[in-house]
Amino acid sequence: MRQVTLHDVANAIGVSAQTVSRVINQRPDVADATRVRVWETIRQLGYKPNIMARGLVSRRSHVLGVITLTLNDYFRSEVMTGLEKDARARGYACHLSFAKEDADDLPELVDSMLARQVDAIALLMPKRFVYPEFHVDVPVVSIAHLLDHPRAINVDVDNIDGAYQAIRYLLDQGHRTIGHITGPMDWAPAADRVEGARRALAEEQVPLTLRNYVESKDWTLQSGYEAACQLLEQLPDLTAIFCHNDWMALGAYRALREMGRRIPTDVSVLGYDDLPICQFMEPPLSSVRQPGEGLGQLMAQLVITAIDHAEAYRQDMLVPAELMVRDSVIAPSLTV
Amino acid sequence: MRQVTLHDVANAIGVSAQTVSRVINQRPDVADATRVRVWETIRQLGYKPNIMARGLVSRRSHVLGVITLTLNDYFRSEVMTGLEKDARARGYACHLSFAKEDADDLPELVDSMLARQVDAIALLMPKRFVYPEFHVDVPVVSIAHLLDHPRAINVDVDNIDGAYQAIRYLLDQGHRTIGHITGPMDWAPAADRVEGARRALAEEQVPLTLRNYVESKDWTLQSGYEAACQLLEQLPDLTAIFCHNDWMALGAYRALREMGRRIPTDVSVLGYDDLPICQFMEPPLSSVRQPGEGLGQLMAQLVITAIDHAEAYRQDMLVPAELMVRDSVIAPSLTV
DNA sequence: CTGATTCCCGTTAGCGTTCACGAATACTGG
DNA sequence: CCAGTATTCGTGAACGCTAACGGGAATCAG
Repeated sequence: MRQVTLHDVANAIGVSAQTVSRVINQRPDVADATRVRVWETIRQLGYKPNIMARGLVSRRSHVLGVITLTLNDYFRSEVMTGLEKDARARGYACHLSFAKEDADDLPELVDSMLARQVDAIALLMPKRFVYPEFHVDVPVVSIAHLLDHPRAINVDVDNIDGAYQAIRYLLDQGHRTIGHITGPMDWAPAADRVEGARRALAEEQVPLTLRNYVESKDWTLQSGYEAACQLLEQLPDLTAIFCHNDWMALGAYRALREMGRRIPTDVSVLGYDDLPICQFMEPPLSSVRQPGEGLGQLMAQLVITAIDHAEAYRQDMLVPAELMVRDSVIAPSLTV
Repeated sequence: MRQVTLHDVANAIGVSAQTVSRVINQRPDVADATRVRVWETIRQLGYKPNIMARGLVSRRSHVLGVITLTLNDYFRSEVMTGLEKDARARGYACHLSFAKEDADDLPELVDSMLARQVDAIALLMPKRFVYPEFHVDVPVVSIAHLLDHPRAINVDVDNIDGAYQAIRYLLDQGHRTIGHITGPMDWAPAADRVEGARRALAEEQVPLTLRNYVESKDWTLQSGYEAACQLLEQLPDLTAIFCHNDWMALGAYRALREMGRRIPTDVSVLGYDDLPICQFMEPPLSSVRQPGEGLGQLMAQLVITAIDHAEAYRQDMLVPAELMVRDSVIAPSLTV
């Protein structure tokens, strides 16, 4: 059961392989009559071009290497979806590899991808990991920053703007005493979100002290709960809490309930990530949505374009976040 | 910046390309002295074998095609992780493609993978989707059943056994009036879990009526909540609820709390999937764990083995689920 | 010392495709 | 009717690698 080759098609209608190749690649210099006959037999014989052979000569594998730490999180999984769909639409397939948790196998992953002749690489790694100096001559797209690589493209969701929108919304509702539950500050998104919040608050000259912040030790529900408890202690008169992700907001919900504070009547809560669970929370959680699929599509688009427009297609891009308003935020009651 | 080839290495030390090839492929018929010199220069020149060229002649791409609907669910994302890691350990890379929601582009996805010369295909699709008759001569591994393909391998977590374990546990704790919140019954896992539960109950001759069951319309928290409300109405004296997934268990928690029933004092709850959130629930939810990574590894192992042991390596396998005991189940109080 | 065996290694060809070149035919214009 | 231009197609060669074969040197047996 050998696979059908170009020559098989060619022989079947007494024409050269080159002609068949031309037909497939939509070259103009083929007579219409021939073109039709070729397509006909291609269909009949069920011919499929051998991508490896094609890649060997064209030096293009039409494969995109994707490296991630995990897909077990909503955002990255959405990014991956957008990335793959857009890449496929452009004729590219995705090689997926998972890095180890400490990401120290990243260099060998990249190496193995290069040996497989990937045309480009997409990195879905948290910024915390120090990237090796890639000695690669393929374009690389990465979420959240990358070093000095001349063909690196950096994209991200605009965390500063996302947090700015969130706080701006709270301010517009009339909140002035706002508690912040931040992610671990060695994560870039956490730092950016703090900065975005600061800018919004500065606009209204709202004073800002350390008492307004609690840094969680990880991004989990539990650490959100603990942070919220601490926050309620150090800033008891707060009217709103901004959480750096939805899991921690869930933890804050729990803490507030335990303290007998009603949401949103007594305290408004705002989350980040817009997980599916938001709409099932009580009350449904308002949250900042990160357009994961859109970001993935952008990554694919940029990096695939960079393949052919070789040198120095360097480009950094931010996509905006979007505030999803539900029922967890209202104007603060005057009695507080 | 042409890539370093076999010939470059060969020329560098005045030996033939074939010899270098032999060294790389660990053939025995090379003098030790030569072998050392070759490795030396390979390292110096940074030579990496070109997988496409190699694949062209060996007719092996060492690529595994993976098709899924989404990775945005805990189980599948775990499976994918195990699959990829095991595949990579065996020298295989993974091509990932997402099918459309109705999966009607599955045939073209498969076609495009075959054109890319994948050596095998792994399907992570829900059983509900009718698979096309694959006319492929590569082995296919699929979660939950596949047609008559002679080289198909079917694997799954043993849902019958998982549910059996769950109910057996409830029975052992003394529960006799158990409510079931099932997934939509056109999903195979839901049907299997019902069957597993039936078997356990039959062992104790516990009578079983339609009143014990509520079928949710989807697998979400909300539908779990609604199902729980209905269940409490039609089976008010229940002492335990078995939910076909953890999200629905979360919904059940909410319903129970609203009804003023304490967990687990008044009603015990048992979930399925063992999501990370289980341990953060109040009380932490006991749940049936599906070994996703293990299943993924098994898939990779089976299907890659099938590549070389060509025809009729047909094999169907179930991996056992595991009950994770936390605090949401206790013996029923005697007063009920 | 001769023939057989073993150990190394090079040569040739081919995997399925595309590129660069050029040749044959048909179509122009004068 | 002929040179000149399109149009259409075929012929090597090459991409980087491995399979198959064969040949020379070294080793061994008799």
